[in-house]
Amino acid sequence: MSEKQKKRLIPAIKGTKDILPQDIRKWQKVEAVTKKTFELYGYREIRTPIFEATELFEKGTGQTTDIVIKEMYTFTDKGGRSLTLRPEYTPSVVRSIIEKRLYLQPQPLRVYFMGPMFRYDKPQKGRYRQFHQVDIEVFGEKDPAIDAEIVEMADALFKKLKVTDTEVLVNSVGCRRCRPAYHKELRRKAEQAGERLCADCQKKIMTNPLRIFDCKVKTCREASKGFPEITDYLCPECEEHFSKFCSYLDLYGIDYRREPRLVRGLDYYTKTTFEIVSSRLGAQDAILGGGRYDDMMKDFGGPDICGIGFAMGLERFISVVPFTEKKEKFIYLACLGDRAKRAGMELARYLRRDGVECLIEYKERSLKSQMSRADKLGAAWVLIIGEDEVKKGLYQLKEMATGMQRECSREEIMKIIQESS
RNA sequence: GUGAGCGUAGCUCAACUGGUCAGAGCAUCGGACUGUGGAUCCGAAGGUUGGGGGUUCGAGACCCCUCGCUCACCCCA
Repeated sequence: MSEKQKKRLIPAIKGTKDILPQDIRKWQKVEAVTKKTFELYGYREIRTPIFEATELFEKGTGQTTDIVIKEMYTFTDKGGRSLTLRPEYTPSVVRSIIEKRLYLQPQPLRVYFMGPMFRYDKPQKGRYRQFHQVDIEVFGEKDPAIDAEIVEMADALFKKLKVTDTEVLVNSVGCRRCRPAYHKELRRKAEQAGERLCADCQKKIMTNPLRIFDCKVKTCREASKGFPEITDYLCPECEEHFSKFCSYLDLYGIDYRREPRLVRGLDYYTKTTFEIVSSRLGAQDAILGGGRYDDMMKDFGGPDICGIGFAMGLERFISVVPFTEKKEKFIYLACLGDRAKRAGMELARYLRRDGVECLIEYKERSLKSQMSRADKLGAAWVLIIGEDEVKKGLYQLKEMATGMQRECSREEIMKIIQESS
């Protein structure tokens, strides 16, 4: 290896982000409030492995989805198994519930999760290759009241964190009984549109015609205006489910907009789908998205238990949460000379044992330099420890904000600091 | 995967059409002030101008390739 190669630093992987100490408080706060909120609704945390058998996502997320077709981090391990870093969470949870027989517990079963997801996408604003999601899932509750409850819970979370400029979009994508007729009609109309649809949409006619509505090409938008909407084709059961869902949202006083063209790009959704979008993000404006997936459990070879859930993009959410950091109060021990340093080390141990945050200066520095450092670091107090102080067992405690200074024993220091916080 | 814009010190930016152009401010560290912070002044450190090739007497600037960043498309959280 040449000198040049040795020196070249190894950069972070494209599409990944370091969350630095200066940003971590915000993350921790959002995570804490989110967990607390979910727990209020009876959710409990579940953690599953970061990778799974590739097949799990192929089957769960769906063979026709972009996630499976082109965005998965798939690799072969030394045992020849095809593994994939999870691109989304729902299939993992469903797998775990079936495998561990969690469905034998009283239903509905409510679980939540937080952690990194991986998608090989081209990074842009609000989209990364490793990103974080908060995810909730409910199993075994057919009542549309639960659909409304989870939207209300998301709404409550947004309000708690003072997130504004958002909009709730809702739709129903029907079920296996009513969707085929709709798809057939939609395909027929799409085929009639012919050349007015772009090449991509031509393909979607066969694979997943619902997604033609997502297309942003102008001619496609024009053409799709005349296409039938799913909500006109719902079977009585789906129709009732959707109207009850909406009436419950009304009950909660949640503003929402029916968006018949809202299509989740995942194959497994049935009946209810929804999104919360923010006008303060860029093109990737969906903070949260989810829906019902009544067939997944059964399709995975488990019992016929319905499911519903949503995923929230933490990076996107955090970017619209207002936040002012509250500074922690701590004491900086300025030591002058070796004996003082030793005394300071003992004092720091004494203070920390009772929960006082301390920083101690180990390097020989002038008092001036140490004061300056304490100020820059944001210390609330500086404790000056020199030869005289060590002899007397009394130290100079200076409050940085006021500049007031007094002589204190270590017990007095402890008392002053604990009383101030 | 496609397209556009951009890559000069940790950060924000200079350097006319290629010719002392490798600089400034902030931040860092030190000193003036060797037991007292925030101000001021002085100083130090920090860059093979993202990387590689080419054109040229000469390239940070021009050309090609590559990597990265940003934004948009696609898609999604």
